[in-house]
Amino acid sequence: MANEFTAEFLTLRDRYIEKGFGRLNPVQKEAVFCTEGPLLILAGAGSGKTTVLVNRIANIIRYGSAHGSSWLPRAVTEEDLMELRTAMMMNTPLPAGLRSMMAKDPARPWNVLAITFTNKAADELKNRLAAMLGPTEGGDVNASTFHSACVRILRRDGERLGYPKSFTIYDTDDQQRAMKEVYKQLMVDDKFLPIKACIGQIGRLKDQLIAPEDALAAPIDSKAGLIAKVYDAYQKRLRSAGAMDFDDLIFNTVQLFMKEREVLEHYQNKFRYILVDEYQDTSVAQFHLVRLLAGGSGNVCVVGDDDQSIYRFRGATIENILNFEHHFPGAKVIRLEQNYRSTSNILDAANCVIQNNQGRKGKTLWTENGEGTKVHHYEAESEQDEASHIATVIGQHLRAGGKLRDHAILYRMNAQSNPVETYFARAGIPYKIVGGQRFYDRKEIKDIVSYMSIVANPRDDLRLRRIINEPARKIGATTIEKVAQLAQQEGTCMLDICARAGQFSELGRAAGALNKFYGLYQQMQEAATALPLDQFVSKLMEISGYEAMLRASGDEGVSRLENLGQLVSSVKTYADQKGLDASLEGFLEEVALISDLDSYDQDTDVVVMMTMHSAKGLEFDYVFILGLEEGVFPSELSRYSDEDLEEERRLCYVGITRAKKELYLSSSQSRMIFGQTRRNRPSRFLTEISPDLLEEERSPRLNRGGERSPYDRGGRSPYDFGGRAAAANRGYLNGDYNRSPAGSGSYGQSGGTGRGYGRVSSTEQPTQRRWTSTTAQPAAQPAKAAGEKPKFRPGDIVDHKVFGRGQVLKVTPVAGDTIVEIQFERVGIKKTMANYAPIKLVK
DNA sequence: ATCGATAAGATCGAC
DNA sequence: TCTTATCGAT
Repeated sequence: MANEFTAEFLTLRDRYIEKGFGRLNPVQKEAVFCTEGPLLILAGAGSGKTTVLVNRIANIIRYGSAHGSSWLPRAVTEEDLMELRTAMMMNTPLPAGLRSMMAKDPARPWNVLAITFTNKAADELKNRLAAMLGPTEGGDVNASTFHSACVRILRRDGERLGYPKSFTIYDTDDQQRAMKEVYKQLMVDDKFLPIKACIGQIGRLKDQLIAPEDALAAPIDSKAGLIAKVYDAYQKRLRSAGAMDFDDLIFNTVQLFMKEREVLEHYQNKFRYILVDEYQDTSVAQFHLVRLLAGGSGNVCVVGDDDQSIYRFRGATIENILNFEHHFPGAKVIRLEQNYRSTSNILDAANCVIQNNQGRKGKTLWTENGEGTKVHHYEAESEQDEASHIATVIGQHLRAGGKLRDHAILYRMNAQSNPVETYFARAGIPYKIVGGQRFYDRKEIKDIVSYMSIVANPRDDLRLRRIINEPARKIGATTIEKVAQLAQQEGTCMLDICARAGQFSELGRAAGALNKFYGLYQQMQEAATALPLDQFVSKLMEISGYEAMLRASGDEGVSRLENLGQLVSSVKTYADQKGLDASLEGFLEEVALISDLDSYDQDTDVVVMMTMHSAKGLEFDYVFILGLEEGVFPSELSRYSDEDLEEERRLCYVGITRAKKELYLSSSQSRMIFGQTRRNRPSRFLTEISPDLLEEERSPRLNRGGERSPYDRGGRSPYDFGGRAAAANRGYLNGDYNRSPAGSGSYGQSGGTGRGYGRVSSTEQPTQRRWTSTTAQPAAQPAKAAGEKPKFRPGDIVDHKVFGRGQVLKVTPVAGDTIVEIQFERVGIKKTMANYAPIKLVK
């Protein structure tokens, strides 16, 4: 077939294909054009791995494996050559006759399966693919998490494993409830085997594809034997409820594939190309899933960074990435080491830290970005001092034209956000906490969702127990136990017993209440078929009496009702989005698989706070990492295990590499942990960073020469509010203050975490003491100068540490304090608390 | 059945 | 310090 034009045509074709990927560096291109066979991409932080994934998928869909190959469907003619040359030169589309020569076995979008760590990452991938390939082609690529991919597979074929099509997905809360029942049943003492630990162990077993029978067969010791028994009982319980926990989703999919050849083959044929992101955080079960799926084509591409493996404690095995070449013989390895995100100072600091780890594949990131400023280290006196310093820095950036949303505050534990939150809330700095409690974890939401899941899966006794007497229906604990027992005897579910309650004399007077509950269930079923999804949910809240119950319960009920309102609107959003595909099961699935991180929206202009774990995969111009102290980060518990310590170090590496422009590390000499003030040494991670990369700053509140601060002399520190103030906060949460108009930008939406709104003390407020020296004084100085009241009046000109200069618009006294609404020169209108905000009167 | 008091425990946390 | 769970009392 070869003729005189062939060689030139092939060269030209490669060049033509490459044109579409012109922005990539040579190594990235290599990854994009390596489409066949196993491929491991070791992608350092900020090395453009998502870009590579997106471009690689685009290449597979557009050109298949044409690039670099000598494949041709027919002989090349001189005319072909001319046309290709012209198209390239003039940038015109290819003539139809040529198009078939450009693409060798291109995949259709649905032949590609891309697995990401979070839903958010999957969405980002889809969006970028849609931008590159157009909405139809891009939208048809399967991009999802392991769990949602598995749910889809199990919904289709899970019946072969004995699960109903509309199985319920149990979250950690459901798991614990189920486990409690197992403990009761087997009379296990949770002091001997804590429930959480047990759930964790069982999770690890599932991660390793060990079924209950396997665990029962070969217990290593008596404790393992007990766990095996609990595991077995737990699994039976879930099975009869028609429910799976998160680990089951993976485990059962692997089981399904191993048992049912044809199911596996179906997916092997469907997914010709498989891509897995964050491979360093996959489990053994997930590895097997990938191996099975890739078994057909062998076209599996995994992307990961062994230095960013931070979920070992949860069953992720770093060995997956270390052994990839062994698992998939003939694998090609590509390293992306050029970083496009951070300055070289930040990168060097990250390298300094991570090189102290032993077990790594080893790589050194480099960048062509400039040196940037040095990494800042601030040594604070207390966590409040730490918070105040951050506010000051953010203030400086804001005045220089920076945006709030370019700032991220990262910490080791969720609890560490508290002092910063308190400070920011009082100072009126808008922020948002990502992570922590999910919206869907709230009791009222979980209750209504339980009602919904009973409609979808009446077999689910666990969720039924949750709501059978909520609101109170005179069905007490004893009755519930009797019903459960009867269900067991009759080999049916509890709801069925409710329906036939009259037949069982042992239920006595309770039969009426149970029958009535079954009537409610029937009504709900009717509503589910008759009404659109969102109206169904509203109806459900009404006929179950849940709404009435909340309405009758005062203050807290009102805010819960508001949350339920939000639930209804998210159901509506879901229904609108999915159109005809919308279903109750589909919504429940989304609820079960969504995380708080997924709702993080980079467009709202607020400072974000999250743990370093949550920050994985994100980037920010300015990153603050708090609490770099021994015992905090690295955490106390990691101190005695080298492996745990290395994981902490990787976490530190992840944290550092989130920063694009500037990195602010801080440590505090004293910190309150679990109610006790502790003094910690600065973190070893700080000392690991070469001193010439660091710029040290000490809090002015720390006296030189190790002298004790004046507050140590027995007096109460000005920050020591005691517990009362915190307890009093609640009153505020329902006050007007939180409902600051969304447009004003004050107070970030807290993404339904229920935090984020300032915890503002409303009683016994010490009045403000005006400060004389800006730096030496703590910003939110609630000095105890009884009697003196803050005097801000509309028209006053004030200076705010963060927002700069502004004019007071409105002053509203509230219990013990005053809300001051200020029109700032640079950042618009904000509301702050007079007693705590870092403001001073200028005129 | 529901409220209030007291005791225990508290990481990191995707899906 | 703060939350959540469980127990005991009405």
